[in-house]
Amino acid sequence: MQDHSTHVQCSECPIRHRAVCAKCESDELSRLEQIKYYRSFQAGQTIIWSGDRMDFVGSVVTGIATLTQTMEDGRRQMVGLLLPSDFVGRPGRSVAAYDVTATTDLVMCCFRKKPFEDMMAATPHIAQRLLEMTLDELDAAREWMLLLGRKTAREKIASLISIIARREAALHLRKPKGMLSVDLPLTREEMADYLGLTLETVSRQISALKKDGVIALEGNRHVQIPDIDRLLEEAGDDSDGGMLV
Amino acid sequence: MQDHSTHVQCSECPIRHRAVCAKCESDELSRLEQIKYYRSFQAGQTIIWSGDRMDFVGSVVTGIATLTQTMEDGRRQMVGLLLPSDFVGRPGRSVAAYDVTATTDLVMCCFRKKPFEDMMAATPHIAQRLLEMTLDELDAAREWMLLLGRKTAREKIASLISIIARREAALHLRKPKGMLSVDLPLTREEMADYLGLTLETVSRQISALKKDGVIALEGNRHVQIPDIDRLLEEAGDDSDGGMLV
DNA sequence: CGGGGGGTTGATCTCCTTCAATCAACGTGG
DNA sequence: CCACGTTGATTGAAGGAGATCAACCCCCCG
Repeated sequence: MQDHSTHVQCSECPIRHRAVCAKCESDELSRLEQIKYYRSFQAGQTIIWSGDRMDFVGSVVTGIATLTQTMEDGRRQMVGLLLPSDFVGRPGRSVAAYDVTATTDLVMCCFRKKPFEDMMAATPHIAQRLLEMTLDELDAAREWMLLLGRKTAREKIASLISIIARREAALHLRKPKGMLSVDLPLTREEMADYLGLTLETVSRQISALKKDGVIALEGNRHVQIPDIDRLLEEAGDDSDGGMLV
Repeated sequence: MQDHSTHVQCSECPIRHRAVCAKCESDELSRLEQIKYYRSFQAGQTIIWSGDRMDFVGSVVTGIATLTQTMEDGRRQMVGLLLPSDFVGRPGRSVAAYDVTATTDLVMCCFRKKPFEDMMAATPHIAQRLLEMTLDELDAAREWMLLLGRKTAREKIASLISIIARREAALHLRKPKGMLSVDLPLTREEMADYLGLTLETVSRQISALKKDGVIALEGNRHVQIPDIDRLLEEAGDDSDGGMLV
């Protein structure tokens, strides 16, 4: 279920330069090292339920998690996609506002809330980085508002694929070499929850983009992108949107 | 056009206890006092265009502004509604990401970006408050994602009215006494841009809510709410959502 | 009195949802 | 090895919520 055994050195950590600890000096890092602990979750496992008491915060180290909201009648909207280095939890809040679910096997680097908040008060570098990350998330949320409010189903799918491509590229710092390709970390239903669509519409639009040669599929999850500019055009973004090129 | 003349004492400021300066001690406040300046804008005036260089940040003191994104073909989505005490601009970013527009006559308390960033580095209270405010905005944005992605037109209208009522109540700290009533600070078209609808649909749904007795109209802008619980129910929110009651 | 901005209402259309059938991949147990 | 159930995905047909196009109203102001 959970694995508290592994304990990686912060200096070896794959998300060292992007996570909430990115700005920390080595002495600050060693203090964090002392209070951190790892937790593992299986694909499909719920990490926290909305409304639950939440006594920790943490960073996604490997794997992918989602933030979702659910209405009483079951309508669901995903409000965040958490990739490695993303932060979970809110300092100063004791109750979770969203469901957090692991969509793949997941490892998180956690801190109990109280020690982390104390550390934050004493370590401006952490608060600074957290502010940066929160502002980035706010930008992403606002970009998503445009998508949800105004884009067509086809544009939504194209946007989702290009955003995943962009984030993956940013994470691995690898230049798009030859044909770009991405793994969709979500099922059709999860995509639908993210995009404010039904799973059937997601499936239809993916098929349509494939038929029109905008993407190619290899299995259900793996997408190849012969022409990234074409995809961005289909997404309806301003041409420069991605800084991927 | 712009009025740089007035200069209110921070201690007298109506947004003193909610804005980015809320946590400042009196000595910190007097340093802010020295670098602040006021700017006034007329209703309808654009404060900043997306993509423009932006060399200041600031707080809305009085009036209402909006943040909007526009696609190449003209589709518009509002991504933020700025009420008094809300913060405009992003430290560490020199180019505006959204159009900012005054929808009413507006007064802002501004700081040139560089001095403000310096001040932020030296004054944890400011960065702390800004982090709090940004996290609140992120929550609001995520609530809006649920609205845009999953709510019906009727639910969207009911949600908008209840959110404005909630924010107005929070600002004036007045208990809902007798019949609740709010002024809509937006035209039908602006509401449509906020809700991801057309102005015609907004108009129709407002009429429908009126016909069903959920709201009463007095003129086009003034809304009376005979039963706030009924409105919240129409909004599709979890019953406790507003903490207004 | 004319004109324009904001708002309402009506008729039609369309894109997406809904409901449903089918399929492919996979594991399980007889 | 094959019948069976399950899960995720695709495809089809029908219906509906909201968009689109258009007419009209109200009120203020020059």
